[in-house]
Order: sequence, then C-alpha cells, then structure tokens
Amino acid sequence: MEEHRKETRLSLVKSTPFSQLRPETWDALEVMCRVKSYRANQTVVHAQERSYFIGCVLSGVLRMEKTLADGRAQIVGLLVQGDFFGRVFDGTAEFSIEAATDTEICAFPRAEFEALLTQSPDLEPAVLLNAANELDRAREWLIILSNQKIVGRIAGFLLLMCSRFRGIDHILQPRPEGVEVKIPISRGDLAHLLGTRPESISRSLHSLSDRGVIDILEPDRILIRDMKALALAADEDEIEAIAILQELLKNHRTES
Amino acid sequence: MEEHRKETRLSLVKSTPFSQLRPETWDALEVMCRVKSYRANQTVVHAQERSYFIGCVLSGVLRMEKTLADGRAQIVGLLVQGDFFGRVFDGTAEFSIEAATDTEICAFPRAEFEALLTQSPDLEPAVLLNAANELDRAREWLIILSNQKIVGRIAGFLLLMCSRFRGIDHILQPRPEGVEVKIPISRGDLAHLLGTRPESISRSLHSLSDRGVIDILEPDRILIRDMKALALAADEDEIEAIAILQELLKNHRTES
DNA sequence: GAAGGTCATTGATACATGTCAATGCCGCCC
DNA sequence: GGGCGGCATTGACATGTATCAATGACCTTC
Repeated sequence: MEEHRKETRLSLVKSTPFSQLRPETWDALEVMCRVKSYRANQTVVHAQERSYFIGCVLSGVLRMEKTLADGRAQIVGLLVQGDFFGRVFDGTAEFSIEAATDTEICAFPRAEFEALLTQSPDLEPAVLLNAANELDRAREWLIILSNQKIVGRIAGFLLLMCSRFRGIDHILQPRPEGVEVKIPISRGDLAHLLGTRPESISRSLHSLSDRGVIDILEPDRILIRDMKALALAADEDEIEAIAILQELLKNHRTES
Repeated sequence: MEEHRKETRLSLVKSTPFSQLRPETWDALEVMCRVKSYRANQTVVHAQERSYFIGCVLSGVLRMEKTLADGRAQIVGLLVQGDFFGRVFDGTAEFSIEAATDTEICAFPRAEFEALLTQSPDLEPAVLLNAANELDRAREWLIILSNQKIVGRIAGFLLLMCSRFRGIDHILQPRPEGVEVKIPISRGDLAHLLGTRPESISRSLHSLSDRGVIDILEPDRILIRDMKALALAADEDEIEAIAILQELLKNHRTES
C-alpha cells in the first residue's frame, strides 16, 4: 500500500452530495486527504476495529462484507468511485471493507474530518445526505434480494448496476446494441451477494442470454440488449430502466 | 389521526444516540414536537412526496415499504419505539411508511429541526450516529435475506427481533421457558419481508416447532425455547441438525 | 345466529434451486 | 513445456420451495 499526497483527484467525486460543497470546504478536504492504493483482495477496514479515517473511493471497486461465525464472508454492498465510507463520530466499523479490484481511496483522518464538520456548516448536510443515500441504496439491495427467483435477482442486480454506476466508465459502457456492464466481482462473490450459488448464477445468466435479453461477452462482461425485458424479469419499474437506457444511448451518440 | 402537544413522552427514547443529548437540546426537541396517532394500516409518509417532518416512534410498529410498479408493496424494514425516520435536509422520501399496528409518533417540523441541528452542536453527532446505526441495521437485514433456506431466514429474523427490540415489552417478553416474541406483522407481510410466501413461512415455523426450538403459542406469538439451536439454524443447517440431535439425546438421558 | 370475509394452515404437485461430479479453460509456477 | 490450481460451465440428481386447492378458525356484518 502506497501513500502520497501530491495529487488527490478529489474532483472525481461529482455525483455525490459533496459536489455541492463551497470551494473553501473543498480545499480543506483536499489538504487533509491522503491517497492510498490497495491491490485486489487487500483489506481496507477490519470489522470491529476502530478505524482512524473516513474514506472516499477514487477508483476501483470495494466489497463491504460481514464475517460470519464460521469464517465465511457475506457481502452486503459494493463501493465505487465517489462513495464515502466510515462512521463519523464512532470509529467502530460493523463490516469489513476489502478491495475487489485494484483500488485507490482518499483517506481523511477522522479527528480532522470531524473538526472540519463542526466548523464548516455546509459539510454537515452533505454528510447527512450521503448517509441517507447510502441507506436508500442498502434498501434497494433488500428489494433485489427479496425476489424469489434467481433470474429476478440477477436482473435487478444488473439494473442496479446501470442506475448506480452510471458515469463510471470502468463499469458501464454504452454500445450501439445496448449497454455493456463489467461485473467487478467473481461469480462466487456475486452468488454470495445474491444469496445463491455460482452454478445458479451461471444458469440464470445463460437463461437470459438464450432469451436474447443479454449477451455474455465474457464471464464478467455482460451486454444488456433489452432493458425492458430485463426490468420485467426483475419485476421492477420498467419506465425507469428505459429512461436509463435512453440516456446512455444519448450519451453514446453525442460522443461519436 | 389526532394531534396534541400536552405530553410528548420523548423520555421513552432511551436506547438511541439521542439519549445522550444535553438537557437544553432535549427541551428544545420537546417544545417543537407534536404527538400524532395513527391506526393500523394508515399511511404516515408517502413515497416520493416531500415530507414536512422528522418523526420518532413513541409506540407501536411501522412498516417501511416500497410500492412496486405493479402495485404490490415490498417491505424493507420495521420501525419501533425510539426509531427516527425522515430525511434531514432533503424531504423526498424514497419509501413510504405505514402503521403496522396502532401507532403514536412524535413529529418534528423539518425546518425547526434543521434549525436546531445547526444551533445545537450535540444534536448533529446524534443524528449522524443514528443514520449510521440505521445503515447497519439495513445491512443486517441483507444478511438474513441472503440465507438460502427459508428456515434460516426465519431464524435470523427471530434473532434480529430479540437483539433489536430488546426492552420493548409490547414485542419481547421473557418467560421461564425462554423468550416470547410478538410478531407485529401478518404472515403475508412477513413472507414479503423474507422474500417468500406465507405457506413457506408457516411450514418453516412449524418445522422449528416440531424440532422443539420454538413453540407457536398463537400464529403471531412465538416462544423461543432454544436460542442456541435457533442461532445455528440461522447460520448453517448441517451443523444445526447435529446440534439439535445431540441436545435431544441429552434431554433423553436426563429424562430416563 | 347466519353469512361472508380474511387469515393461517395443510396437502398435492410442479418447478426452481442446491448439491455433487465432471469437463474445459486459463493463468501460474516449477 | 508440463503440471497444477482456480474458475466458469454443464449435467444428473435430490431437495426445497412456489403454486394451486381445500379446510378450519376467527372476525365482522347484517
């Protein structure tokens, strides 16, 4: 793990409540920030340990997971570019955080961050909003997991990737035929995440592929061809999904 | 729905981060608080609507749910005595909140609450801690839902009720033989919550009952006789069978 | 008191999924 | 180059669960 502070690249964080901060608050964050790099499968935060920093993901994907009594790990969420993690005013983490891919994060020392929080009146609403958004995202996961059929969960997962990871080009790529999704975790981890087994993941994906809803370019690269059918498979709001597809295709047209 | 302000009974809220507040902050909350009563199945907060208050549950149980495109509702969590709800600094709720039982809540007008938040330096950490706790609880749900077998999910649900609703005598009652849990939602709702069907809930509960882990006093009153076996059922099933068998043998020896 | 509704339960059956085993692919190491 | 181990996939089979249907208990309503 390397540590340096020549370039924070906090400006990457666009789509969060933090992008609304005043320039001076922003500068204060830049000053206290330290960039850290982790390789895939390194642990960033240990559960039940007091963590001394608040983190923000600059690049890569992180897994949040709980270590069960028997040693297995249960994934409860993913962190990507712009996501904050760490408990303000209470360092004890309930879940451990591991790098799913090679990762760069920005670490704010807890004490300094909390001090800035009490000084800068605009930082506090941003932190609160961020917490509320995280909460809603966790509940989105709940809805996906409560789907009775595996195909539905996978469809919901792919749709969630589309809505949540919009603008992160490492993961989402618009194509003429649809949207390409890069799945940042292994089949086994994805199975854990969706409460099933790798074999079922494989079968469900190929079932969707046979129906023409998606293409499996590589095991971890999925091309969504029919967003509407995917939404129907997930039992979700089809209109929302179509809007996402249209937006992505629009961006693709303007680029080309 | 009645509204009055003669008695706030905010003092009921003991076990939350808010119990640490200074007396003057507490008093300010008491002053701005309005008690509201709802009957079972009334809607407290509509999803996608701007809510004008932050709420705190005084008595009863509330359901948080998302209304899906086809009109069905998916429950994503329960709120009980002492739980806060409502998005500070952003009134638009993602989920609707309905009374599961007859309910009393304490409503803080949003503008006043946010004003107090910026004035009282001790309220802000409490709100942040509360948000972090809510987040962890949502992720606990995730772990329960990721259990592949229904029996495991029910066991996890019962254990979560025990840990989360401790001290709420409407729900949890200690007994000589174990702990009695009052399930505050219907079988159908519980099935939704755990991602399954009422029939499976029924079968799994009676399976646990046949094994002596629980007693079904009434459909919504469960007596947990063997907490350890329940914990094993929530984690893994293979170990569980052995443990139950051993215990049965032990009981058999002591009987004979 | 009778009728209608909702809810929990139970049974029978079809289907989905977990499990076990085998294959092939790929990257890594010797 | 050859052997090894991890991963995704596929098939066969056993198990679990959803589904449909029917029953009985309880409550409300008339």
